Amino acid sequence: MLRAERQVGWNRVLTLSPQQAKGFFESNRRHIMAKSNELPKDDLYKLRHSAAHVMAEAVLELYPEAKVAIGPPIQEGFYYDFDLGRNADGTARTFAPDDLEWIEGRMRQIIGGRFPFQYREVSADEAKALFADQPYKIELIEGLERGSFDEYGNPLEEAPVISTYKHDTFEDLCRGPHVENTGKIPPDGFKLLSVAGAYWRGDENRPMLQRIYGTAWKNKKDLKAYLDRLEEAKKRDHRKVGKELDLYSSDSDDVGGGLILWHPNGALMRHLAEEFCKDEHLAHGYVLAYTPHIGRAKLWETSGHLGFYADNMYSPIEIEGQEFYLKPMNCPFHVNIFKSRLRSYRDLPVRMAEWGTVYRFERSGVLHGLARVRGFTQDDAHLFCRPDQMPAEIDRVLNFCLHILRSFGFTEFNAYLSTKPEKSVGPADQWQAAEHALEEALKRAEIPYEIDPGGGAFYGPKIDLKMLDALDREWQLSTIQFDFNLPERFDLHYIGEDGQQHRPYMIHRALLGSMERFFAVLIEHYGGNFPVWLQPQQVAVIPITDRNNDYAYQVQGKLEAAGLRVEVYDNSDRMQAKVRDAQLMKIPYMLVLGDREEEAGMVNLRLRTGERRGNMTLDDFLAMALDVVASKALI
RNA sequence: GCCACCCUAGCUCAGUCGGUAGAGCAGCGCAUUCGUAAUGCGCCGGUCGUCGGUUCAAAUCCGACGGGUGGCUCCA
Repeated sequence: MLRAERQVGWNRVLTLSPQQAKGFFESNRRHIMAKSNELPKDDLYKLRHSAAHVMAEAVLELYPEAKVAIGPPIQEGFYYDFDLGRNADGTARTFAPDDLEWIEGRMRQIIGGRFPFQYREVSADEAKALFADQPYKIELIEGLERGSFDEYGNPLEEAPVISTYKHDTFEDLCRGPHVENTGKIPPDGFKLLSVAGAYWRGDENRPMLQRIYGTAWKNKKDLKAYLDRLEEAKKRDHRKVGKELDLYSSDSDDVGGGLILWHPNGALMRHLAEEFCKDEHLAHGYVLAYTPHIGRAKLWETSGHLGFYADNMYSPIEIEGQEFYLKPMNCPFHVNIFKSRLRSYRDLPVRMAEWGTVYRFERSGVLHGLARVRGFTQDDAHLFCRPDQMPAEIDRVLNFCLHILRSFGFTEFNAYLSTKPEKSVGPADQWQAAEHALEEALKRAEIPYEIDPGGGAFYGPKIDLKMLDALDREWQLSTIQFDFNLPERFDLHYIGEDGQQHRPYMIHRALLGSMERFFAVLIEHYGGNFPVWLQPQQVAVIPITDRNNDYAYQVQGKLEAAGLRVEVYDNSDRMQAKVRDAQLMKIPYMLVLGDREEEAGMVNLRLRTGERRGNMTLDDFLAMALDVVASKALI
């Protein structure tokens, strides 16, 4: 279903509609789920689906003229969409703030009625008569009738049976399954969470419906566990932690939405991360490039961006009568460098990397902290290689990617292999070779992956790696994308052994994706308790009284000389308060220094985990800390 | 962008029925020198997002605008 939607999308890509070309190198775009993760039709599924029906009944009592749309179970609950009709002034009616409470109460009454869910099959005509005053249902039935869609409007292989489920006064077009009766829904195991606008069939050109989200579990305990988990996730939210640890800010009023200010703490972390990555790139056969933030319109015409990516680009800047555009991607510049001289087959592969800052238009409603922004820096690189080098190059880049991710502690992610869409550019045999190389590389790296058939970009197949944030939302970080398009458009070539011109393969890749999004995921992954090597401040030296300050400075000097980042808490606060300050800033190591330590020439180590390691010599501490830093360990 | 909700001091928040602004933290000052998550006292700090309207009177009611949060994708 998703697949089919995407194919429709990609068909439009090939007509070069800008709207539909958004998948193009979308390392900063939150990706549509490519997983075919059909929810198992287990007890929870039935429970949630049934709760949705019960909710619809309650809503129809509150708003008898409401039209019902669809109400499926989802991963942790359910929702139902309603069209509540119009207000007197013609505006769309929406739920009132206390409606949810009333609906929830009414649902409990319905549950208490233990009404059986009754299944029946009907003909299309019967169904239409039954739902005569429900236009959305009629649309669904017509889809079913045509045999190509199910009750949610998704394409189907075969014409399905049209069925309904009825409980109490509410009968819904539905395939089921459901619990036997409403009494099976635990009255204290569900909760209505929020209302939201949602377009009918997800299409913004169609009416906006009112959606109520709810969550439902087998019992009160599971519900509470879920709600607690939501609370915990909020504490890890990178926007909250980013503020608490003074890592970054954005100021939509004065600076602009989706534009990030990296504060010194965050900037230091980013510097450390980039420094490490750049060194690794240089050690792994990459060359670096720096390219400008703007380029002439001509460049973006040649690259095709003005043709199919214009919707994500900002308005042109006019300079002496010529139009320049802020770059949404780095590739045309790198291609230009590749073209700047004649390349021999001996020069390949060329691996050109740049921490390139790009700007893309994102609709205001989708901006999200660091994870979805309008200006961001990709750890971008373009690989130019000979066809015979391609499989090894893919292997190499995938392994390098895993190495980088693991260096930051990421070992779990969802991998996707997206293959040739119906329409595409580039020769079929090259596609096949590229897909084969990508898949073999995944297999050799022993990464579990899912194939998204036809999910590739029109210009080439790709591997995407996606991480989860605190709320288990997927964010794409790494991407490795073939490009059969740009070498053609820019007429790239190298001189082969035979003295003839040959077209190189080109691969886009970003490993962390963008520094901004990577930090969003990094912050949530660690909840702010970063590995010591990345920690802006690694050691808090806490003298117990002013008498111990000089000793504290000595300790600081020695640790700093060894390369650790150390601060002495030499204010007049009590030691407890200093510990608390360091604790709140999630400083990994606290060295408490009182008269006892000073006399013995020791340090007393407390970890941010709360663990107290007691007295040790400064040398022992230093050796331990340096080892943790070098190994990129957590603490 | 669209729907809902929200916007009060640097931060987190309170503010009843419309009667003219509060707390904690942070900051600053003074005192305190303390053994593993908050020492005490004092001071400073607000055009209640902006603009307009209703009213004798607006943080509070209404409207527009700006900004934020969640949702609009999790469907099988």
